[in-house]
Amino acid sequence: MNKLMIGVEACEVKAIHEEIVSTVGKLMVPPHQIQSLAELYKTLGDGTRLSIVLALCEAEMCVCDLCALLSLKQSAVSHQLNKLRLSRVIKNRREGKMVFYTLADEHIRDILKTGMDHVTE
Amino acid sequence: MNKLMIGVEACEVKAIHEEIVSTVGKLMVPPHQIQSLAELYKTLGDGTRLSIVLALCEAEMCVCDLCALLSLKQSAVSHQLNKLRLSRVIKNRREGKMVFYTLADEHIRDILKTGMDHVTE
DNA sequence: TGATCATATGATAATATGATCATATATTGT
DNA sequence: ACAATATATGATCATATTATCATATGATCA
Repeated sequence: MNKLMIGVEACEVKAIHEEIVSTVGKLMVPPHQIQSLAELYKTLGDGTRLSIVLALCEAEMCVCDLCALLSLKQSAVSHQLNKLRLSRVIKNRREGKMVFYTLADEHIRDILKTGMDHVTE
Repeated sequence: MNKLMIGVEACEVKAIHEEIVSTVGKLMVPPHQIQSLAELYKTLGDGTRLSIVLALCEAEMCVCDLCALLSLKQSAVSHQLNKLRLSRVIKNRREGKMVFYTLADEHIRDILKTGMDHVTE
């Protein structure tokens, strides 16, 4: 899926603008990068996860802080934290019984800001 | 879902850091904005749709150009174009039998660039 | 008007996802 | 070692999503 097969007749309809298709094909981002980016967006594309990440933009928090802040069950929060961590959006640090979460890096903040600017335009 | 109910005891675990929870609660983006942003990310969080959008970053294209470029069936492309259009990521313009698609606005390009920078870091 | 091309859309089936429940793991203090 | 607390995780169910097929719509031209 998402492979670029320029010149291959893959569509039942003939491409009308072969030059554009060819040019764009050469300019296109490689498929594995597209997939990585899609996975980042998919991770952020859920209200619960995005709320967590936006909260962590403001401060480092432990799991139960997030539960209280977002009115979510501990299990739900942990599951989503795990997904966010696997996608390298957040990272964690254990301190005694508690585990504290923060943004993985400052890039995440830029990404969210750009998106938020668009939404609140 | 995703409502911020600060101070409400919604989690079976007691929040340890009440001050942080309270402060972050006040700083948090309002829920409807979180939801809008999550929907934008969800829309971009699919390989097929993201490929389409990245292609349209390079040039205006008609449906069958996209079919050829991405090796996808016309129906699949049309369905995803429709979702992208409903999310205001792209817009279209009819010219005779063909329908040409472009990015809805320049903001989209910024959003993609920020995300791509992170992925290709 | 009928034929053809380009695109859109409804229905369906396979897969993915998220919340919840129950339970497991890890840490601390007694 | 045991109890208590904080967090993680496996299983399950309900819902959402995607690609595909079949068909419909819209536009052009003979």
